[in-house]
Amino acid sequence: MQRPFMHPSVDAITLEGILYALADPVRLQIVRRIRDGSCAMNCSEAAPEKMAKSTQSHHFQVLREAGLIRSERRGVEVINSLRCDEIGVKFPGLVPTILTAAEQRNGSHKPE
Amino acid sequence: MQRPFMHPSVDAITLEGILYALADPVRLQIVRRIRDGSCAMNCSEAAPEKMAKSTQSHHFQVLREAGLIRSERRGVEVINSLRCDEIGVKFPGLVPTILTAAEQRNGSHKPE
DNA sequence: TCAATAGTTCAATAGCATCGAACTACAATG
DNA sequence: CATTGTAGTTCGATGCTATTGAACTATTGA
Repeated sequence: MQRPFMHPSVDAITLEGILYALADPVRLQIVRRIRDGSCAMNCSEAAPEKMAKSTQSHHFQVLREAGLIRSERRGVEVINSLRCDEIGVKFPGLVPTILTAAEQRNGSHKPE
Repeated sequence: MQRPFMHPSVDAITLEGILYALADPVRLQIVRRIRDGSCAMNCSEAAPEKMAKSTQSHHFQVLREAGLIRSERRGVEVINSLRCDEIGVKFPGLVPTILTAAEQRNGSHKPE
């Protein structure tokens, strides 16, 4: 059916939703990758490789519905960008603090 | 069997564990209550009333294993206190930022 | 010792996550 | 315009986790 993407308004974004979305290691990694990328990123780029596409799609849906990312169709692909600024209005420092903490964990995620 | 409580060392505390634990509204509320209480708090005090005791027990176990709370038997009850300071060493500002954001959400306690 | 209180453990069920398969939508080429 | 390829979505099934009531342990007080 390919319905258009639903993005919550800033008002509709909840702390529970954000924490729930970022509590999953895969989704946290996706957000980190989008943040680290120089520009908006398509789904396959941002998600782990070995994962089923349907699972990817599900994770992006959760991130979208939590208000963490904005997804837009750009031709054949979907590009995703963070909504950090918008979230920052409602929850100051929340996402940056979490992402900074994520860096602490693995030392900035150096591949080897 | 009533085995002794297991608390992870600060090193063993992970961001995923913290986010996972706090992603649940019930557990977030428990942590907020303990934080807001003047002193350490027993389980029944900190948890929602209508909840089954087994579920309470489970939630406290998750919080404990995430490293968010410290539980100690004090007579017939178990008192719980936050490990904010210890967590702050590894993840500076993380828990305070989340709890502050939780206040934003409902205006601390205004229903409408 | 008996009853009450505070939590824990266990087994069963209910709800969510993951996956493969089939599908849609767009782009590029013949 | 049909064909092929690419990027995601949707769906149905299965497998893991959350919640619960019931039975249990441990401590306190009468």
